[in-house]
Amino acid sequence: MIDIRLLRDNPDAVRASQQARGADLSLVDAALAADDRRRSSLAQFESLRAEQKSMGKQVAQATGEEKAALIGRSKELAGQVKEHQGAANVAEAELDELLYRIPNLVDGAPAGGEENFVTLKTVGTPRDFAAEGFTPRDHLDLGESLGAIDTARGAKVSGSRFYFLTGVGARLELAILNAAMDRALAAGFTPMITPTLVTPDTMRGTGFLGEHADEIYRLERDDLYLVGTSEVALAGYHGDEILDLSDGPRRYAGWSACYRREAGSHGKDVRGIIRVHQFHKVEMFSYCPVDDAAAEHQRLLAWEEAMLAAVELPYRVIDTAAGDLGSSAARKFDCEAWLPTQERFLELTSTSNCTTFQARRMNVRERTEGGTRTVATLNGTLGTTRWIVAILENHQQADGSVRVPEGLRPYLGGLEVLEPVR
RNA sequence: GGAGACGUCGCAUAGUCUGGUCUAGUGCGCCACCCUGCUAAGGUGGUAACGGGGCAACCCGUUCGCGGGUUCAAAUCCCGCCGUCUCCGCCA
Repeated sequence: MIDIRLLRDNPDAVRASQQARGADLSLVDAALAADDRRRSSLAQFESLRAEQKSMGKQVAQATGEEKAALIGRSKELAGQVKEHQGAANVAEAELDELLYRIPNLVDGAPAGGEENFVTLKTVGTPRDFAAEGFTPRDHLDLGESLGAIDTARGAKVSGSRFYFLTGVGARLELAILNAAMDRALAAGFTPMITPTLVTPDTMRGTGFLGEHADEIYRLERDDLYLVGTSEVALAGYHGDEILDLSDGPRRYAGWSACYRREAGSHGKDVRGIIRVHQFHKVEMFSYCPVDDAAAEHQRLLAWEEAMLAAVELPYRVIDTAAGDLGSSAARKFDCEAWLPTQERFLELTSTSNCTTFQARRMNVRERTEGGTRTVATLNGTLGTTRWIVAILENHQQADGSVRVPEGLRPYLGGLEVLEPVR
């Protein structure tokens, strides 16, 4: 949720942001009008209520006929109070509904849609397989011959876009996630294993029930949602709390299963485990003073890049365009690894600065000398199941084996090469 | 799944039976000042959040788990929900 005071004081900034995102401009004026209605109806209610309260005190002290007369007058007043209270509540609900639909203010992201991203840097060089004298195999091909990935049985058991990680595949995923957890711990993050089912309030508060509602699994019987990322639980973790951030940001590394319906992605990335309904992820999450948020964003990006370096992948960093940001994000950087068989980059990490947008909805504040203020929240990926795809493809060898990058060897019992089993 | 107890402004608790002076008391903690030649102890005052108004001092409103209801008036009475604890049942 954006700050209503910002909307009042500087509606043009909100308009400019809506413009950059290609979002609805009329929401701005609608919300301003609703705010006016809310304030005037609230003022009416409050003055009537003040009168009612003072009369209540007189009633309490009066006796006999005088009391009866006062009660008579109070009754009339009570009716009016109720009426205006109702009006104020309606006005407030209308404002909330409008504010909920306005996404976060864009901060520094390039204008335009998905294709208008800016490449900030490219790191490493993709291998030249032609020069090496063989044609690279894709991750599923490799995964099957290594006995690491079984999508056929995944589909048999659970349907399309499900898979089993088997043998060395399961070990490889654990290695990636454990390496991510260890690196986060070393950087001062608090490791967390989070709930993956959350209440509607939590899901709404984190901003995932807006335009992405179709992406989310819901358990109707229990009125719970399956999270698409531990960000949801971690953002809810300090909900309705006032934090002390004087010693710096609170950083959490969440480990969880993630569930995505992939409703709008029919026909996209159908082969292998690039785009699946369930995977695992280690996610960094930071509660941070708002003036430190941009710097914290850079720190999260740096931790992501260090993890990519540890698994020795060539990648680029992109600055996502405004129209491609989630509703909570003011700015987003993705790290995309090179995928040799598709000759394109594949998103492996994504870090968003949500400024105060998410924290305002979740009501997370910090104590400062001047009182309380809403904190900023940021998140970023440190490792996922999908990394297996890039690791297998980039480190494959002519004989069908896959070299284990040094950063993962300690997590695979020193294993240096994954050998085909068939 | 069943029964019971409980949920109060950082923490602990009073207040609920018997509705009104609750503008929510007290202790602890915290902050400021005073006193004390150091320390310990003591004294005085202050100390919830949110919203609206005001240059400001300040004023008004909301919030006693959440949502309804009764009433002129609800922390207090009634209903529903959520959570915690205890016991029972069931499952691992």
